[in-house]
Amino acid sequence: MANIKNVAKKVNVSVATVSRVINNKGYVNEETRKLVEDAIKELNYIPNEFARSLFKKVSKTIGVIFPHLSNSFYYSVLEGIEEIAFEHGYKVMICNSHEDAERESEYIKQFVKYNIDGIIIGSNSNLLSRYKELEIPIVTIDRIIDESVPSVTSDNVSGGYQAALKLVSSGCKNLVHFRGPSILLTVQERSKGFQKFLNEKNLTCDTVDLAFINPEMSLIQQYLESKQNIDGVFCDSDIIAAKVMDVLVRLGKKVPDDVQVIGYDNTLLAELISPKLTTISQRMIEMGKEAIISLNCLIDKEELIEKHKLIPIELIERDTTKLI
Amino acid sequence: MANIKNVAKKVNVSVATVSRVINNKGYVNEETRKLVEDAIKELNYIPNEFARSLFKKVSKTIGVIFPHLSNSFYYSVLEGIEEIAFEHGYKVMICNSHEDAERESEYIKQFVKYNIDGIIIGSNSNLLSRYKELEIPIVTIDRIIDESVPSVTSDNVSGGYQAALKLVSSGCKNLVHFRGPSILLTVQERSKGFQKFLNEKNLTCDTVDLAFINPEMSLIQQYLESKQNIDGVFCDSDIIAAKVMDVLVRLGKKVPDDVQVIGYDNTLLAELISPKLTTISQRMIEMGKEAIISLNCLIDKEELIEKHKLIPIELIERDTTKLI
DNA sequence: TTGAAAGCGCTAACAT
DNA sequence: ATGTTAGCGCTTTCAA
Repeated sequence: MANIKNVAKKVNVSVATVSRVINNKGYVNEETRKLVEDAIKELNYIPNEFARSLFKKVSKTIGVIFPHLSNSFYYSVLEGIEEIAFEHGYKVMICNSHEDAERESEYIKQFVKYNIDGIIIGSNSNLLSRYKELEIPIVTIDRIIDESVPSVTSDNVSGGYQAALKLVSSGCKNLVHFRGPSILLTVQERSKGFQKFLNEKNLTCDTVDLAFINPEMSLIQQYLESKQNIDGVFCDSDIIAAKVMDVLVRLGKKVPDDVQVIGYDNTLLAELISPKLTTISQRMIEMGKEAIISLNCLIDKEELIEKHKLIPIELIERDTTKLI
Repeated sequence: MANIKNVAKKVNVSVATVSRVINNKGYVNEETRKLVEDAIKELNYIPNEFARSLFKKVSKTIGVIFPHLSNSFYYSVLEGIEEIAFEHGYKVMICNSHEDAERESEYIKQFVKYNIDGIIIGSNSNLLSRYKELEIPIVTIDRIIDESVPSVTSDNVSGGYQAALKLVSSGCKNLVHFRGPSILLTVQERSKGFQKFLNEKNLTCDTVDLAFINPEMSLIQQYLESKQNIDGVFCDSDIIAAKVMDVLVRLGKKVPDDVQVIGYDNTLLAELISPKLTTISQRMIEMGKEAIISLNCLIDKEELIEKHKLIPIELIERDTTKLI
């Protein structure tokens, strides 16, 4: 591997001159520049970023910590992050905390070792409160940990509200909310939005707690069997919705005639099950992009116009709800 | 940020001693060690990995380049990679080439700037042939570019073969293979395996080329309408299979009674559509793990026991095929 | 316009 | 058992 010295020697200039050329900084004679550039090409010289970073204390690398990787929310957000990161010349280190606080702080430690320029974290751990003391710029995804820590969140309250609005407007009288783990703030917010609309209309609903990805079929079945009058179901994931529809078929219910169903996430699944699923779409890629845009501002010490970005959701109407 | 000098000064020892303590290398008095360790804690000292890497020329970081991120194959492989990488103390840099060769080589360039210890690449680009000249250890996923470059691939030939075996054994007479883009080696191999079994039985089948993720519904429909006698369908993705089943329902065909269907990938989707999809499972997480295990050997200059790892597939029988 | 040299934080050979 | 020091590859100040 050629280094800056090799290049300098080849052209008979000092390393300082070569440095000026590769950084496009300071005076350097046009002819010398040409010579140096040729030598760089010939030797296939690529500056060592470690030496550079050692001096400059920036790494042009950002760290991303997510509690899961194989989850459409996170990998879509990651896709958005990577996209903009690339445009700004940042590298992305990806870490999977597996919801493990221990592991999370291990990653953070690695990050400071590597002079990471900034961190994007989607986490439900209780460590989060400690992060605001970190001197590294940080943006949280899908959660606000403190007024002072910039965030990008999806408008979950609106998601719940829109779902209720749609179901009730389409004629549903007896609603149930099959939601995600109620410890999650996002889930609480969806509930809040859902209830908010119902309150406005003096309606009530049942709530059943499930997992997003592996919801217990038996819990769904038990509930729906015991409540045969249910005619509107709001699910906190498309997966839950798919399972609900499965159960409904077995109970001899027609969707959307007897029961209307709304999912969450607008995953591929929503378009592939039949009838096609009405669902709430979170703009995940956009969330990723907004997160890295915020982070970039923080790194450049610019003022954030919007410290807490709330990304709107969108109701995607398909065939599991009735047209109004 | 405290550095090694600060620690040394605090305990009145030399930086060498501190270095010995943090690296657990060379002689150091138990008492001095205690003192140093205390100072490290007190100053919250974390060694700068850049300075270290500058010297040692290893970064404890590996680079991963995939053509897509939001694709169950790649993010599952990524999950496997990250898992083992963490265990071995490696950081993972993730890059999305978007199938763009230009971008791919830009990433490679970044990697050498950062003294990346090794690269895992899943790519269909024509650049691949150049990588074997790279001095950085490299492992390819899902593709063999050269006898000399270690790889981890899924047994696609067997995948095709097993699918044909299952369909024919279950009584199918008129088969069609809705496959992925035929430029892909993986797709060609599945075809090869599928045909191989058919040849053995003196059977033939039609082949229709589609996209994995966004297969054109109309092509599927056209084909199935024109060939009403089809009774066995092998699809190169679960998504294709889901769309096929959609079309079949509209054509009034019963699955699996009239037509049997086999998908590929064993995604979440397979269990959520009804009837539940029989599919070929690629062990993607395992592929990721095997890739990083190979890479780790290369980095440590150990001999690879198996240069080209072929990960077996598995037929997951569900309800879109008949029991034999 | 260019070069010499200090120094970023760390490791390791060598000396003590 | 510990310290001194050169050097990893680069940037940047200062001097020429």
